[in-house]
Amino acid sequence: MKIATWNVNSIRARHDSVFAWISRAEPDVLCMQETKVVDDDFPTDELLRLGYTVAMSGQKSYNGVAIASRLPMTDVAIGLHDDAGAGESRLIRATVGGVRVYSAYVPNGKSPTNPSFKDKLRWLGRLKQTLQKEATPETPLCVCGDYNIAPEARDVFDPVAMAGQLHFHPDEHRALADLMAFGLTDVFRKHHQEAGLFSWWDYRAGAFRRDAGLRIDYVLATAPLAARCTAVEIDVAPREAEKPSDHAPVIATFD
DNA sequence: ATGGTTGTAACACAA
Repeated sequence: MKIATWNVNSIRARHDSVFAWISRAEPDVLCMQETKVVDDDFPTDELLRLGYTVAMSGQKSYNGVAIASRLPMTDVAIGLHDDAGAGESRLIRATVGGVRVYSAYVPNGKSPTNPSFKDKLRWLGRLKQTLQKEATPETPLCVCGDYNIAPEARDVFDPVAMAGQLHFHPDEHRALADLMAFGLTDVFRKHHQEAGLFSWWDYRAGAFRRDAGLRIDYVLATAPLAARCTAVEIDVAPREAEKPSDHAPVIATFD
């Protein structure tokens, strides 16, 4: 089973790229973030025609997450456990082929000194609580998404310049480690050890051309699922295309 | 270079 995650940065602006990529990459499951449309504007029918079922949680203009799956999805749930249906659209999950799949869009945080930075840290703690309420470390489960955090020095283009900056701040690393202490591992690092493998490049200042990127999109899996992971790849091709998302898709393959 | 670019939206904000 191939499970992919991609921050598409507007499903409307990225419509053609996303459908071209799905047809080429043929993921069994695609978790999307930053769809930026209300549910009525999501291309549900078009995905159905390609053989995917769809679950989405959208909102106007910002955020928005979705899961498209070639296998039936059951037990779709939306939002953090304490959202009460009122939060931003940043989390959706469903069970697919016996695997609990999360599509998560972690708050950006704006800057370490901005109040929303602490919201980002708290959001990760609430995500852990949501996991604890519906799963155990023995549940075959993966949390796919845009974490807006580069975990380690090898995940950033310039660890010295990035030290203490947004996406690479000690507080973010602590919050991520605490989430992973639920019993999650970054399956990308089971298969790749080298530095300089990125999933996001800022639109500004020619970051992609300079390969000034970060690895902030990943798949965290519980042990029973991680043991079945045979490959993880970042597909840079869509980032090289015309009118790209600033993120590249990440594809994890499981036996 | 406390800049730069993109998407949504509306004359700014989020990323």
